[in-house]
Amino acid sequence: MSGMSKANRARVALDRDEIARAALAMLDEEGIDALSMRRLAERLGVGTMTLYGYFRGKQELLDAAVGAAAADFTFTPPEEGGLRERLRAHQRAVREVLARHPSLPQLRARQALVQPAAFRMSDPAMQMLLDAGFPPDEAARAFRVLFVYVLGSMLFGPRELTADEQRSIKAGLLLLPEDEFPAITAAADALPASMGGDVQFDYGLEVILDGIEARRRQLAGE
Amino acid sequence: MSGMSKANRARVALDRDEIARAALAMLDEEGIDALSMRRLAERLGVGTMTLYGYFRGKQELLDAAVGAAAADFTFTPPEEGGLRERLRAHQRAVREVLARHPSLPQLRARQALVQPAAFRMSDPAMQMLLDAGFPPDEAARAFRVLFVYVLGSMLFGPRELTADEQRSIKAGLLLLPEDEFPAITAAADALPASMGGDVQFDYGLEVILDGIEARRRQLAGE
DNA sequence: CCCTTGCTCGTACGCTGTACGGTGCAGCGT
DNA sequence: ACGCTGCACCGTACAGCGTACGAGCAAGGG
Repeated sequence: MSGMSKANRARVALDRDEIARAALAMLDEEGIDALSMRRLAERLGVGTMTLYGYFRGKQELLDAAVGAAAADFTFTPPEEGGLRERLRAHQRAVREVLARHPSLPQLRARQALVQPAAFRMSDPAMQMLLDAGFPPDEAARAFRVLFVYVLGSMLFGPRELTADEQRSIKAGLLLLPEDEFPAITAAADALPASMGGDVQFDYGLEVILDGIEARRRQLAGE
Repeated sequence: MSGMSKANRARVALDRDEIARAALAMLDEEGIDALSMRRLAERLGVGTMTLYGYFRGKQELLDAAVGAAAADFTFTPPEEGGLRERLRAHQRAVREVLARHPSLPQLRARQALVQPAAFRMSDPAMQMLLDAGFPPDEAARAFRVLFVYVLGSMLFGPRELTADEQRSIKAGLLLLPEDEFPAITAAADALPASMGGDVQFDYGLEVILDGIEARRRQLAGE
C-alpha cells in the first residue's frame, strides 16, 4: 500500500477531487478555452504529465469537473405549492448553479458523455413529476423539455444584455433589408431585450410550465 | 481592374462564398473538430495562408459557413391553419436544416457573434407571432423560447438513440445509488427514450406551443 | 543494503491558428 | 516592347495544444 507517498515534492496531497476542483475554478474564472493541461498543472504547482496519472486524458478531467460542480448542488423542494411552484423553484436553482459555472453547458454541448453525478441536479424534478402523477415515460419527456430549455438558455443567452449591447444589436438588426426580414426589422426594438437574462428565462419557464400543467390536468382527467 | 486574375495557379476561381461552402461541407461531413485551416485549404487545393486573404481568421470563416447554411433555408408558411400549426411547421423546418448541418448549433454555442443571414431562418416565426396579434416584445420573448428549445434539442439530443444505446444508458442509470437518485432510478426504463429524437422533440414543441397558445388567448381577451 | 514499486515529469511528436515576408503573374503607363 | 506596380498566393516560423514515452527518484519490503 502506497499511502501518502505522493507528497514527495512537498506537495500537500493532490487527488482526483482536488484536481477536478482546480479545473472547475479555472473554467469559472477564465472560460473553457483557457483551460489547458499545461496551465492547470502550473496552477497546481505540478508537472503537466502528472495530471495523466489521475485522469486518462483531458476529457475525463473535464467530466470530473462537471461532477465536482454537480456535487455542490443542493436543493430542498419547497413544502407548500403545487407541481408548478415546485418545478419553478427547482429550475431556478439549477439555473443559479449554471450561472456560477458558465462552462457547464458548453461542456455538455461538446461531449455527449455524461457521468452519474450530473444526475444529482435532475433527480428532484423527476421526483416532482412522478409525485404529481405523471407516468414515468411522460415524466421523462416533460423533464427533458425543461432540461433542454434551462441548458439552452445559459448557452444562448446567459445574462442580461447591457443597454449598450442592446443598442448595438438593435442597430445591427436595422441594417437588414426590410423586404427580406420584415418581422425582424419590425420588432427590432423588442428583440434585444429577449436575447438573454432572467426576465426572458422566467418568461420561457412559465410558457413551458403552462404546457406541463396542461398535460397534468389531462392526465388527471380534466 | 484585376478581374479574374486569381486564376493563375489553374484554380478555377475561389471566392468567399466557395470557401464558406467548402467549410460547411467539411463541417457536415467530419464535424466541428475536424475542420482546420490546413485541412480546408488542402481540400480546396490551395495553400493554407491563402484563406487568410479572404477571411480575417477562422472565426470569420466559420461565421460565413453559418451564413451559407442559412442562405439555403427556404420556408413558405402553410396557408391554412392557425398560429399553432404554422409555428409547428416552421420549427420543424428549422430542425431539419439543423439536422442537415449538425455543427450549426455547436457554432452558435461557441461564438456569441451572429451574423445577419442567420436571421433569415427566424423571420417567419416572428412574422407569425406578430400576425397573431402578439405585441413585438411579447412576440420576441415567445420566439426566443422556441429558438432556445430548437437549438438546445439539436445540441443535447439530436437523434434517436439506438436500442443498444438506450440499453447501455439504462444500465448506467441503474448503477446509481437508489437512495440518492430515487426518481432517476425509478424512471430508468423511460429516461433513455426521452434523451433525443423526433418524438421527444415534437413532445417538447407541443408543450411550448401549448404555453404560447395560452398567452395568445390571454392577449385576445380570453 | 538492495531491489522493486509507483509517482513524477522532461522531452518530443504531430497538430493547431496565424504573423511575416518572399515570389511571381497580370495589367498598365510609357 | 519594356519596366513598374499591385496583388494573390503561400512557404516558413512561432507559440501553444494534447499526450505518448521513458527516465528519475523516493519509499517500502526483503
